[in-house]
Amino acid sequence: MSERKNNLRNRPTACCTVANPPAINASTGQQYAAALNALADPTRLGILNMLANNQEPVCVCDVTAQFDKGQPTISHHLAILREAGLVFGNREGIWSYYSLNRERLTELQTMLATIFSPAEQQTASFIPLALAERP
Amino acid sequence: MSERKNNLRNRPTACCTVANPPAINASTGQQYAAALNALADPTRLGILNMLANNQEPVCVCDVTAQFDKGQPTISHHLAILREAGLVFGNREGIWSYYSLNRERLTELQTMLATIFSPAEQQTASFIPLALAERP
DNA sequence: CTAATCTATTGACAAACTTCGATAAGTGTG
DNA sequence: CACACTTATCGAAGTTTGTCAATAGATTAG
Repeated sequence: MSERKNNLRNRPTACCTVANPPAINASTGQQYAAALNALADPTRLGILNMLANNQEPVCVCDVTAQFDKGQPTISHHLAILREAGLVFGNREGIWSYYSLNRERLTELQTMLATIFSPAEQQTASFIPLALAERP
Repeated sequence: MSERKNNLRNRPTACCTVANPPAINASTGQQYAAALNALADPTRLGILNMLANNQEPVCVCDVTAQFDKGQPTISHHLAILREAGLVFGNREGIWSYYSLNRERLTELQTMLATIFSPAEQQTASFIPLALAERP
Protein backbone atom coordinates (compact mmCIF):
# COMPACT_ATOMS: atom_id res chain seq x y z
CA MET A 1 0.00 0.00 0.00
CA SER A 2 3.01 2.20 -0.22
CA GLU A 3 1.95 4.24 -3.28
CA ARG A 4 -0.62 5.92 -1.14
CA LYS A 5 -0.27 9.64 -1.61
CA ASN A 6 -2.18 12.82 -1.52
CA ASN A 7 -2.82 14.80 -4.65
CA LEU A 8 -3.18 18.15 -2.99
CA ARG A 9 -0.38 19.76 -4.94
CA ASN A 10 -2.34 19.26 -8.14
CA ARG A 11 -5.36 21.14 -6.91
CA PRO A 12 -5.86 24.88 -6.91
CA THR A 13 -5.68 25.29 -3.15
CA ALA A 14 -3.20 23.39 -1.05
CA CYS A 15 -3.78 22.67 2.62
CA CYS A 16 -0.33 23.82 3.54
CA THR A 17 3.26 23.85 2.61
CA VAL A 18 4.58 20.32 2.51
CA ALA A 19 5.35 19.10 6.02
CA ASN A 20 8.60 17.50 7.08
CA PRO A 21 8.40 13.72 7.34
CA PRO A 22 9.15 11.82 10.54
CA ALA A 23 12.87 11.28 11.15
CA ILE A 24 12.35 7.90 12.74
CA ASN A 25 12.11 4.81 10.56
CA ALA A 26 9.56 2.05 10.88
CA SER A 27 11.81 -0.57 12.43
CA THR A 28 13.26 1.78 15.03
CA GLY A 29 9.78 2.98 15.83
CA GLN A 30 8.70 -0.57 16.45
CA GLN A 31 11.57 -1.16 18.87
CA TYR A 32 10.81 2.02 20.78
CA ALA A 33 7.12 1.23 20.91
CA ALA A 34 7.87 -2.23 22.27
CA ALA A 35 9.98 -0.75 25.04
CA LEU A 36 7.23 1.73 25.93
CA ASN A 37 4.68 -1.05 25.84
CA ALA A 38 6.56 -2.77 28.63
CA LEU A 39 6.04 0.37 30.73
CA ALA A 40 2.41 0.94 29.84
CA ASP A 41 0.78 -1.12 32.55
CA PRO A 42 -0.13 0.03 36.06
CA THR A 43 1.21 -3.10 37.75
CA ARG A 44 4.51 -2.92 35.91
CA LEU A 45 4.89 0.78 36.69
CA GLY A 46 4.21 -0.08 40.31
CA ILE A 47 6.83 -2.80 40.26
CA LEU A 48 9.41 -0.48 38.71
CA ASN A 49 8.60 2.18 41.26
CA MET A 50 8.96 -0.34 44.05
CA LEU A 51 12.34 -1.42 42.72
CA ALA A 52 13.37 2.24 42.48
CA ASN A 53 12.52 2.63 46.15
CA ASN A 54 14.92 -0.10 47.17
CA GLN A 55 18.64 0.16 46.91
CA GLU A 56 18.99 -3.61 47.23
CA PRO A 57 17.42 -6.14 44.87
CA VAL A 58 13.87 -7.01 45.91
CA CYS A 59 12.59 -10.52 46.53
CA VAL A 60 9.70 -11.65 44.32
CA CYS A 61 7.77 -12.63 47.43
CA ASP A 62 7.84 -9.00 48.56
CA VAL A 63 6.68 -7.82 45.16
CA THR A 64 3.82 -10.29 45.16
CA ALA A 65 2.77 -9.12 48.61
CA GLN A 66 2.38 -5.52 47.42
CA PHE A 67 -0.10 -6.00 44.62
CA ASP A 68 -3.61 -7.39 44.46
CA LYS A 69 -2.63 -9.83 41.76
CA GLY A 70 -1.94 -13.52 41.73
CA GLN A 71 1.60 -14.86 41.91
CA PRO A 72 1.60 -16.10 38.28
CA THR A 73 0.51 -12.65 37.16
CA ILE A 74 3.36 -10.93 38.99
CA SER A 75 5.79 -13.48 37.62
CA HIS A 76 4.47 -12.77 34.15
CA HIS A 77 4.91 -9.02 34.53
CA LEU A 78 8.43 -9.51 35.86
CA ALA A 79 9.20 -11.63 32.81
CA ILE A 80 7.97 -8.88 30.51
CA LEU A 81 10.12 -6.30 32.28
CA ARG A 82 13.06 -8.67 32.16
CA GLU A 83 12.68 -9.39 28.46
CA ALA A 84 12.39 -5.66 27.78
CA GLY A 85 15.73 -5.26 29.55
CA LEU A 86 14.26 -2.93 32.16
CA VAL A 87 15.11 -5.08 35.16
CA PHE A 88 17.63 -7.71 36.19
CA GLY A 89 16.51 -10.97 37.77
CA ASN A 90 18.72 -13.22 39.88
CA ARG A 91 17.83 -16.46 41.54
CA GLU A 92 19.36 -17.21 44.93
CA GLY A 93 18.29 -20.51 46.36
CA ILE A 94 14.52 -20.68 46.23
CA TRP A 95 14.21 -16.93 46.00
CA SER A 96 14.41 -14.57 43.04
CA TYR A 97 15.58 -11.01 43.37
CA TYR A 98 14.89 -8.23 40.91
CA SER A 99 16.50 -4.84 40.50
CA LEU A 100 16.24 -1.89 38.11
CA ASN A 101 18.39 -1.64 35.02
CA ARG A 102 18.90 2.06 35.55
CA GLU A 103 21.10 2.43 32.51
CA ARG A 104 18.39 1.09 30.28
CA LEU A 105 15.76 3.35 31.82
CA THR A 106 17.97 6.36 31.20
CA GLU A 107 18.36 5.19 27.62
CA LEU A 108 14.58 5.11 27.28
CA GLN A 109 14.23 8.63 28.63
CA THR A 110 16.85 9.86 26.19
CA MET A 111 15.01 8.11 23.40
CA LEU A 112 11.77 9.89 24.27
CA ALA A 113 13.49 13.26 24.49
CA THR A 114 14.97 12.65 21.04
CA ILE A 115 11.67 11.72 19.45
CA PHE A 116 10.03 14.86 20.76
CA SER A 117 12.81 17.18 19.65
CA PRO A 118 12.99 18.91 16.28
CA ALA A 119 14.97 17.07 13.61
CA GLU A 120 18.11 19.22 13.92
CA GLN A 121 18.72 17.69 17.32
CA GLN A 122 18.06 14.18 16.13
CA THR A 123 21.05 13.81 13.86
CA ALA A 124 22.30 10.27 14.15
CA SER A 125 20.62 9.83 17.49
CA PHE A 126 18.11 7.14 16.58
CA ILE A 127 20.31 4.41 17.84
CA PRO A 128 18.50 1.12 18.14
CA LEU A 129 17.99 0.34 21.81
CA ALA A 130 20.40 -2.42 22.72
CA LEU A 131 18.05 -5.34 23.10
CA ALA A 132 19.61 -6.65 26.23
CA GLU A 133 19.54 -10.39 26.70
CA ARG A 134 19.57 -10.72 30.45
CA PRO A 135 19.41 -13.67 32.81
CA MET B 1 -8.28 -10.07 47.17
CA SER B 2 -6.52 -7.54 49.28
CA GLU B 3 -5.74 -9.79 52.29
CA ARG B 4 -3.18 -11.53 50.18
CA LYS B 5 0.08 -11.56 52.10
CA ASN B 6 3.21 -13.51 52.52
CA ASN B 7 3.98 -15.38 55.69
CA LEU B 8 7.70 -15.33 55.36
CA ARG B 9 8.28 -13.48 58.61
CA ASN B 10 6.80 -16.40 60.50
CA ARG B 11 9.21 -18.90 59.11
CA PRO B 12 12.73 -19.61 60.34
CA THR B 13 14.50 -18.11 57.35
CA ALA B 14 13.33 -14.92 55.71
CA CYS B 15 14.09 -14.15 52.10
CA CYS B 16 15.22 -10.67 52.93
CA THR B 17 14.63 -7.64 55.01
CA VAL B 18 11.22 -6.27 54.24
CA ALA B 19 11.31 -4.24 51.05
CA ASN B 20 9.96 -0.73 50.69
CA PRO B 21 6.56 -0.62 49.01
CA PRO B 22 5.91 1.36 45.82
CA ALA B 23 5.33 5.05 46.43
CA ILE B 24 2.81 5.35 43.64
CA ASN B 25 -0.82 4.51 44.33
CA ALA B 26 -3.06 2.40 42.13
CA SER B 27 -5.13 5.20 40.65
CA THR B 28 -2.13 7.37 39.79
CA GLY B 29 -0.41 4.34 38.31
CA GLN B 30 -3.40 3.77 36.08
CA GLN B 31 -3.32 7.34 34.82
CA TYR B 32 0.38 7.16 34.09
CA ALA B 33 0.02 3.82 32.36
CA ALA B 34 -2.76 5.20 30.20
CA ALA B 35 -0.56 8.11 29.14
CA LEU B 36 2.29 5.76 28.29
CA ASN B 37 -0.09 3.51 26.43
CA ALA B 38 -0.86 6.36 24.07
CA LEU B 39 2.85 6.46 23.23
CA ALA B 40 3.34 2.73 22.89
CA ASP B 41 2.57 2.33 19.21
CA PRO B 42 4.98 2.72 16.29
CA THR B 43 2.55 4.73 14.18
CA ARG B 44 1.77 7.12 17.01
CA LEU B 45 5.46 7.56 17.81
CA GLY B 46 6.01 8.31 14.14
CA ILE B 47 3.24 10.88 14.15
CA LEU B 48 4.62 12.57 17.26
CA ASN B 49 8.07 12.60 15.74
CA MET B 50 6.69 14.12 12.55
CA LEU B 51 4.91 16.84 14.53
CA ALA B 52 8.15 17.47 16.44
CA ASN B 53 9.89 18.03 13.12
CA ASN B 54 7.49 20.76 12.12
CA GLN B 55 7.32 24.13 13.78
CA GLU B 56 3.90 24.78 12.27
CA PRO B 57 0.85 22.58 12.81
CA VAL B 58 0.72 19.72 10.32
CA CYS B 59 -2.23 18.96 8.06
CA VAL B 60 -3.81 15.52 8.51
CA CYS B 61 -3.47 14.95 4.79
CA ASP B 62 0.31 15.23 5.17
CA VAL B 63 0.33 12.83 8.08
CA THR B 64 -1.74 10.32 6.14
CA ALA B 65 0.67 10.58 3.22
CA GLN B 66 3.63 9.56 5.39
CA PHE B 67 2.40 6.25 6.73
CA ASP B 68 1.35 3.01 5.09
CA LYS B 69 -1.96 3.05 6.88
CA GLY B 70 -5.47 3.88 5.83
CA GLN B 71 -6.95 7.30 6.48
CA PRO B 72 -9.38 6.03 9.15
CA THR B 73 -6.48 4.40 10.97
CA ILE B 74 -4.48 7.62 11.05
CA SER B 75 -7.55 9.51 12.19
CA HIS B 76 -8.00 6.95 14.95
CA HIS B 77 -4.41 7.32 16.14
CA LEU B 78 -4.71 11.10 16.10
CA ALA B 79 -7.83 10.82 18.23
CA ILE B 80 -5.98 8.68 20.76
CA LEU B 81 -3.13 11.18 20.94
CA ARG B 82 -5.62 14.02 21.24
CA GLU B 83 -7.59 12.35 24.03
CA ALA B 84 -4.34 11.63 25.85
CA GLY B 85 -3.61 15.36 25.69
CA LEU B 86 -0.40 14.82 23.75
CA VAL B 87 -1.41 16.84 20.70
CA PHE B 88 -3.70 19.69 19.78
CA GLY B 89 -6.08 19.40 16.87
CA ASN B 90 -7.61 22.34 15.04
CA ARG B 91 -9.99 22.31 12.15
CA GLU B 92 -9.62 24.99 9.50
CA GLY B 93 -12.11 24.68 6.70
CA ILE B 94 -11.99 21.13 5.41
CA TRP B 95 -8.54 20.59 6.83
CA SER B 96 -7.39 19.57 10.29
CA TYR B 97 -4.05 20.60 11.70
CA TYR B 98 -2.28 18.90 14.56
CA SER B 99 0.60 20.07 16.71
CA LEU B 100 2.50 18.79 19.73
CA ASN B 101 1.47 19.63 23.25
CA ARG B 102 5.04 20.08 24.32
CA GLU B 103 4.12 21.00 27.85
CA ARG B 104 2.30 17.73 28.30
CA LEU B 105 5.17 15.75 26.84
CA THR B 106 7.56 17.38 29.27
CA GLU B 107 5.15 16.50 32.06
CA LEU B 108 5.28 12.87 30.95
CA GLN B 109 9.06 12.83 30.94
CA THR B 110 9.11 14.31 34.43
CA MET B 111 6.63 11.68 35.54
CA LEU B 112 8.85 8.91 34.25
CA ALA B 113 11.93 10.36 35.91
CA THR B 114 10.00 10.53 39.18
CA ILE B 115 8.82 6.94 39.03
CA PHE B 116 12.35 5.71 38.46
CA SER B 117 13.87 7.77 41.27
CA PRO B 118 14.26 6.61 44.86
CA ALA B 119 11.45 7.59 47.19
CA GLU B 120 13.29 10.51 48.78
CA GLN B 121 13.06 12.38 45.52
CA GLN B 122 9.42 11.54 45.02
CA THR B 123 8.04 13.59 47.89
CA ALA B 124 4.73 15.03 46.82
CA SER B 125 5.62 14.67 43.17
CA PHE B 126 2.99 12.16 42.12
CA ILE B 127 0.74 14.81 40.79
CA PRO B 128 -2.08 13.43 38.71
CA LEU B 129 -1.43 14.32 35.11
CA ALA B 130 -3.88 17.02 34.16
CA LEU B 131 -6.24 15.12 31.93
CA ALA B 132 -6.50 17.78 29.31
CA GLU B 133 -9.83 18.08 27.55
CA ARG B 134 -8.83 19.54 24.26
CA PRO B 135 -10.73 20.42 21.10
C1' DC C 1 -28.35 23.07 -4.68
C1' DT C 2 -24.96 19.57 -6.30
C1' DA C 3 -20.58 17.65 -6.57
C1' DA C 4 -16.08 17.04 -4.85
C1' DT C 5 -12.87 16.81 -1.06
C1' DC C 6 -11.07 16.05 3.57
C1' DT C 7 -11.78 14.15 8.11
C1' DA C 8 -14.28 11.52 11.67
C1' DT C 9 -17.15 7.68 13.04
C1' DT C 10 -19.07 3.01 12.90
C1' DG C 11 -18.92 -1.94 12.72
C1' DA C 12 -16.31 -6.03 12.13
C1' DC C 13 -12.44 -9.00 12.66
C1' DA C 14 -7.97 -10.80 14.02
C1' DA C 15 -4.16 -10.33 17.04
C1' DA C 16 -2.36 -9.18 21.43
C1' DC C 17 -2.81 -8.57 26.30
C1' DT C 18 -4.12 -9.32 31.32
C1' DT C 19 -5.53 -12.39 34.43
C1' DC C 20 -6.39 -16.71 36.64
C1' DG C 21 -6.17 -21.78 38.05
C1' DA C 22 -3.46 -25.71 37.57
C1' DT C 23 0.88 -27.55 37.27
C1' DA C 24 5.80 -27.99 36.61
C1' DA C 25 10.58 -26.84 37.90
C1' DG C 26 13.98 -25.87 41.17
C1' DT C 27 15.69 -25.71 45.98
C1' DG C 28 16.23 -26.63 50.83
C1' DT C 29 14.75 -29.52 55.04
C1' DG C 30 13.76 -33.57 57.85
C1' DC D 1 13.80 -40.01 49.46
C1' DA D 2 9.64 -37.41 50.59
C1' DC D 3 7.89 -33.03 51.70
C1' DA D 4 7.36 -28.01 51.85
C1' DC D 5 8.10 -23.79 49.68
C1' DT D 6 9.10 -20.24 46.00
C1' DT D 7 8.96 -19.12 41.32
C1' DA D 8 8.05 -20.05 36.41
C1' DT D 9 5.26 -21.90 32.75
C1' DC D 10 1.02 -23.56 30.48
C1' DG D 11 -3.74 -23.24 28.87
C1' DA D 12 -7.90 -20.84 28.82
C1' DA D 13 -11.31 -16.92 29.40
C1' DG D 14 -12.33 -12.25 28.78
C1' DT D 15 -10.96 -7.77 27.34
C1' DT D 16 -8.49 -4.39 24.66
C1' DT D 17 -6.27 -2.89 20.51
C1' DG D 18 -4.98 -1.99 15.51
C1' DT D 19 -6.71 -2.19 11.15
C1' DC D 20 -9.84 -1.87 7.31
C1' DA D 21 -14.18 -1.02 4.40
C1' DA D 22 -18.12 1.53 4.40
C1' DT D 23 -20.35 5.54 5.58
C1' DA D 24 -21.44 9.90 7.69
C1' DG D 25 -20.29 14.84 8.56
C1' DA D 26 -18.42 19.15 7.30
C1' DT D 27 -16.81 22.49 4.02
C1' DT D 28 -15.83 24.62 -0.36
C1' DA D 29 -16.29 25.19 -5.53
C1' DG D 30 -19.19 25.53 -9.43
